[in-house]
Order: sequence, then C-alpha cells, then structure tokens
Amino acid sequence: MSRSSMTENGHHGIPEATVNRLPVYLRALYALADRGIATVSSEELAAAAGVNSAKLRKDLSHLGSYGTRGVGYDVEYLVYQVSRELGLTQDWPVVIVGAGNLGHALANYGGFASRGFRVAAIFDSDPLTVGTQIGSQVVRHADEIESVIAGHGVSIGVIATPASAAQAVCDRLVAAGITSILNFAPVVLSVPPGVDVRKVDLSIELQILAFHAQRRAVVRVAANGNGTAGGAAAGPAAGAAAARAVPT
Amino acid sequence: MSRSSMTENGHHGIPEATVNRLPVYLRALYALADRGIATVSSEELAAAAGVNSAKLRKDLSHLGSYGTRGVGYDVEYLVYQVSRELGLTQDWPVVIVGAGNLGHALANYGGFASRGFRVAAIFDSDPLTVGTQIGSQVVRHADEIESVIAGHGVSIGVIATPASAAQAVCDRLVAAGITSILNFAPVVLSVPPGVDVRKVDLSIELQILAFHAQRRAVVRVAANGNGTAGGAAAGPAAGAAAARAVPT
DNA sequence: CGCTGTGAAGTTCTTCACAGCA
DNA sequence: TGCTGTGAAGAACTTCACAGCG
Repeated sequence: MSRSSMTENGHHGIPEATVNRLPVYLRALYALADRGIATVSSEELAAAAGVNSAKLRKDLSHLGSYGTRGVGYDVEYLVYQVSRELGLTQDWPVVIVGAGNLGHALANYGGFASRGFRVAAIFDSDPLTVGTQIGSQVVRHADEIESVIAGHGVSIGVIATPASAAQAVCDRLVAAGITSILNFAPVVLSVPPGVDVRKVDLSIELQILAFHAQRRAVVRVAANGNGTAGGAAAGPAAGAAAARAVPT
Repeated sequence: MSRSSMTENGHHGIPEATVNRLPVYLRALYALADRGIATVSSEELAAAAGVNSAKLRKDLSHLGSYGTRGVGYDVEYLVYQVSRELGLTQDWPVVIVGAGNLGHALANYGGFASRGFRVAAIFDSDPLTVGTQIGSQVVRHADEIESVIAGHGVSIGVIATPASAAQAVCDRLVAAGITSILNFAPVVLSVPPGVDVRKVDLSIELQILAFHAQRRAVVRVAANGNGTAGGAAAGPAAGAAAARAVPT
C-alpha cells in the first residue's frame, strides 16, 4: 500500500486498478475458451467482463500489444499473458486458518484448487475440530502453523476465524513468513510493512448496498410525493432522511 | 452506476469512495464505544480504521460538521450519524439463495443479524436440503422466492449458489422486486438498470494477492542477484518473469 | 475497412497545509 | 493551544476520439 514518491510506477508499471480487473478478464477469457471461441474483440470481451471497451483496451495495453488490429485478441494467447502477469503460471500453496462454517466453505470451493491455488493445510484450535476431514484435508492443530508454512514454502494465508482471534492468528502467520493475507474476519488487521492484506467483509458489503438502496428509496419518495413506494419496504427511513437539515 | 452529466453529485453528494469507507469507520466506532471511549480524534479513529486522518476528516465532512475543534468527535453521536447516512436506522430483511457450505456460513454469521440486517429466508432447490434447519431458519424451496420477497418487502438478496445457477437466480430475484444483490458466485451478473450488484469473489482476491506476491519476489531476486530468497517459495515464477521482454 | 493502441481531456480521489473555531 | 473542516494542489483513474496497422 505504501507508494514510492516517484511518479514512476516501479519498473512493472501496471496500475492497481488494472490489476484488480485482470482476474475478471481472465475468467471471461476462460469462459470464452470453454465455448470454443478462438478470437474476441475488445467490445465482446468487455461486455463479458462487465466493463467498457476503452477501459479494457487500456488495461490490456499495460501488458503489451497482444491484439491484432482489425481482428481482436487471440483468446488462448491472452489467457496465457494475463495468467503470467498475475503470477498464475506457478503454484501457490495456501493455508486456511479457521475450520468453522466459512473455513469449510472455502476449503470446498472449487475455484480454489483450480488455476494455481492449492490448499496446503487447514488449521483450527478447537480440539473437537482438529482431526476431522474437510475435502481431502485433515484439520490440523494451530500449533503446526509455523512448521507447515516453513515446510511447504507457503506465502499466502486465509484467515477465517472469529474476529477476536484474527489479529493473533495474523501475527503468527506473519512471524512464520506469510506475506499475503486474505482476511474474512471483520477487523482491521495491523501488519508490518511488506505484508499485503486484502479483506472480504460481508457486513461491509451489505451496508454499502443498504446505502444505495436507501438513496434510491429517498429519490423515489421525493419524486412521488406520496408514501406508497412500489415493492421496496423503505418507508420509515425515507421519511427520516427527507427531514434532514443541511448545515453550512 | 450511470452518472448524470452534471458535475453536481446529485443532492446527496457523498462520493462513492467515501461511502465504501463509512462501514469501516462505523465498525471502528462501535469498537471504541465498547471500550467505553466517549470522544475520539480524527487521528485515533483513522488509525483504528486503517486510513490516514486527512482522508477520514474529508470523508466525515461530507456528512456534516459533527466534530468539535480542539477536541474531536463524540463517539456515540458519530455512530448515529454514520448509521443514519448508511440507512441502518431501519431494518433490512435479506434473503439468501443457496444453502450449501457458503449459505450456511453466511446464515450463521453473527454480524449479519446484528446492526440492521435480518435473514428473512434461506432458499435452496435441492429437495434433500429443503426443510433442514440453519440457525433459526428452515431452508425453503426456491419456488417460494417470489412469495417471500413480496410478503416481507425484501429488497436485498444474497446469491450463494454455484456459478451455473447464479444468473437464473438473479433474474428471479430481480423479477420479484429485489434491487440490491450481493453475489458470491464467480460470474458477472447482468441486471437491468436500477439494480445494484456487488460481488465477493475469493478467487479474484487470491489472484490479486498472487500478483503482488510475485512482484515482491521478482524485486527481491533482482536485488539479490541470487536465488535464495528468504522464506517465500517463489523461485520458478520469479525466474520466468525476469526473462520477460518489454515491447514498444 | 475494422479494430487496436494511445495521446489528451475530463473526472474522481487523495493528500497537503492551514485558516479558524472551541 | 489543539484539532477540525476545507480550499487547493496533485495523483490516479476513466473516457474520448482518432491515428495507424493488419
């Protein structure tokens, strides 16, 4: 997250916003390949990925000139180039900490094992859970975190514990050599520089949706002038929000 | 997502980037309140939320002037203001479609029931799953989607089905009146204008982490000049990436 | 001719730095 | 004095529009 003070974007030079979209393009490309499509235009690929075509072309241009003017992109070749850029031509062993409902769901998730990621181990600290089977894995005790990470050269960890345990687990993972963390616990993790954390948070996503839903409801009520606002049940909040005073 | 051509940001005027951070601030505020802290400075709150203080102040300024110069923000009052802005002063019933591992995890997720969101129903189409108990809910058959949504005035739906079923489920939810969707299936959903979709995608997050991890490995190898690269096991990819030719 | 790749313009977001109030 | 609230500068990102290649 810390950016150097130079305008130069490192020697890699791929904007963060582009990196965040490459996986989406990659998935769309796989879908096209599965349908036997060999060539695709920026317009078509953009539609499949849910972005506009100018953005897609600009994004891909950061990887190199892999298209053919007048024709489009070769699907298979582009799959390879995007995969390589994302670092998916190598295998990434991953450890999951927390074997509750979420840990189960993650471990059984099909897209996990495919395309470069492999569950190296699942840990839990509950003696009743340790030793149980999840997919092809036996749940191991959290005491083994350090040895497994060192032994398998794991650099990505997934935290699927309750919020109260997340920071301690994070500290252990980092101490054991993990440098990339995907955090499902609803807490802000603090990590030393050089460690990359991404978070996935159900409740935050719902709150963002609620904001937009509320905004739509307010607009609708304001436009209608009466209370019967279609199918959505947003009466009370809409009324309260409409009464807001605007300072300054 | 479609923006009006005016520079004016509607009469609401809260930037999208700010909306996306408000839930994080809210969580930090709840944590402070739980510790009995009544007043907080922008510096402290920013640290708890993992952002810098200028950004936090700018964000909060979009809601109004709720701080006190020389002092800081009243925690309880700010909780209320942020909650109200996010639309959390009303109750949001939510339906979950898909009662697999992920649906289970979501339904049991504590932060779900708290703070304004309430699971109205969980649906599945598998006859063996329908009728089973998840938390306080009995899994209902997908045929009931329309009647439950209409009956309870639900406007938020969560899709936790396999990718192959997601678009069809989405279409049904939208037809039934849902206008906000949280999608856990790894597909790009297409929806009519006026419907808001957010996606949560494990595999995309992992790929983004892999990109950064790979980049770190390349930098490290380039700096070292030899292959022994600390604890991370990123040897092969680092070598491949270093051999890349840069066109143009 | 059709489509990519890209300068340039436009927009949004972030950060700085400080005026101004409690 | 200490901290908020905010203009202004800067950086990042998006979109436009078209040159130029296949």
